[in-house]
Amino acid sequence: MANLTSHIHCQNCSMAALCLPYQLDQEGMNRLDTIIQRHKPLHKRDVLVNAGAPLKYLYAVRSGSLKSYTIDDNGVEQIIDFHLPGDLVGFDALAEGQHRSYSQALETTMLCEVPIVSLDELVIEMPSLRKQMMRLMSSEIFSSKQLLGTLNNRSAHQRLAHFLVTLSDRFKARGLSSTSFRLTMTRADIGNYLGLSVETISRILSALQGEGVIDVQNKLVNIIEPARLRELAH
Amino acid sequence: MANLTSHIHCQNCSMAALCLPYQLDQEGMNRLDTIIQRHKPLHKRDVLVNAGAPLKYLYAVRSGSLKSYTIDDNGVEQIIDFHLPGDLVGFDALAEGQHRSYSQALETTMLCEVPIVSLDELVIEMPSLRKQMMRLMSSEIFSSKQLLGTLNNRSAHQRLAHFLVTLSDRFKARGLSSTSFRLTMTRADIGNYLGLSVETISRILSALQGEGVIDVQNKLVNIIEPARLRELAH
DNA sequence: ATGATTTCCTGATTTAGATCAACATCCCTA
DNA sequence: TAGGGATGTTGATCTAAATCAGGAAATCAT
Repeated sequence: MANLTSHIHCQNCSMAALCLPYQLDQEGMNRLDTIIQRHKPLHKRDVLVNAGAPLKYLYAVRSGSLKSYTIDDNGVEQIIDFHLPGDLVGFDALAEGQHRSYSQALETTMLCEVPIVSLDELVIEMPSLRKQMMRLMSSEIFSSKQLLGTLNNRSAHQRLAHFLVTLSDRFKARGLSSTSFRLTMTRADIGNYLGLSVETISRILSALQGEGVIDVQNKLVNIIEPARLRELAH
Repeated sequence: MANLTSHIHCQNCSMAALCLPYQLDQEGMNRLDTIIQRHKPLHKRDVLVNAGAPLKYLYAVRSGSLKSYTIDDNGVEQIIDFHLPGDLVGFDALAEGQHRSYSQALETTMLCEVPIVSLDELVIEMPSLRKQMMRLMSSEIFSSKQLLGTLNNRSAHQRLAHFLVTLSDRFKARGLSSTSFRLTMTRADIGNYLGLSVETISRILSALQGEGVIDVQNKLVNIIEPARLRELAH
């Protein structure tokens, strides 16, 4: 374990395939490396960005997880996204140059920070980086619209099943287990995100366990019948 | 009325401020003009793009309106967006290079078509065009996530009020009346989009009319008390 | 124009999920 | 390691919106 460099290298990052470096050649990675900085680790509940703050960096999650949320006129938190390793935080801020949501760590979380000004310059010279940025944004547009439809017209059972399936798929894409993972967010967070009450989340998790589809021990989820769960999500 | 040119000019387009040309100088507009083509007008119910079709053009709505929707495994249509003049159709396709939703005209609709390959080239040389693309995509990301939250935790009344307020704001941004407009989509479309039944949409429109907040004559909506409606949307 | 079909409205009934309530368990902090 | 707030579970009740049902109006095709 000689790799104790103080700087991050996209080359060694297991999330590179999902993140900005995707399809970059060696030289491209090096150039990206020169602008990327390491952010000090966040602890659970630490806030990474505040809504309204000027956009200075785009953040890439190296490990851990965050939730993004807005706070409405009545002071009510509204979760709009959960971020896993490889995800980028801050796309919604590009339009106005300032963040439009809060992002808070759900557990100890490591991040790369990409200065927007440097990224802007790099994007001019590197078509594949530009492509990847577009790709990531485009995916985010589709998935959030898709989700809207999915949630809107589905029952509580289907919503939660869909949520678990989506998490499972995302973990899989990150080389992690698709059948066994930890819910780093609370039941209340899940309910808030899915538009359901905490009680409903609890009840449905219990019900799914009763049916033998999943096994839940507190935060730990084991998907016993992935196909069945996927079916329930419709 | 001498302007019978067969080609479109961004300079004269009333939607330019919302669309790709935003913040482009004269020369920029000219260059954009050289690649933009006019699409033949769509009639009501004409389908502009099919899900799965390769992405060749980004479309800008000149006049009229469209709905975008996916069709799930059970053949059920799920509306994910309504497009008004100035809006761009096709951002969700950039990631995979193929459209991920269907887009269908809700009325007679005029479009500009922007070849992706040419746009790709132009974007390299024109930082302000690139910025605007990013800006538009970023806005779309935020607004769809925001909408998700908004709809998820709100009552049917709030959802529909929010829908009307959003439409009103969008018409206003386009230089059209914010208080008097036509719903080009059916009640079923609205219900599908908001996750409510047709009957509920009908009932709430009647109720809002009863309370004197709006006046509805078939497709025509008159917002009598905009402040009150905004309040109802929370 | 005229019938046919789609769209829209209103009432009656049912139900999924919210809310209220009470308790159990977890996990911080001192 | 004990105590206390946060988090999670389960049950009972209530309610908003879905569903079912029947017409009325608008729109389309001939």
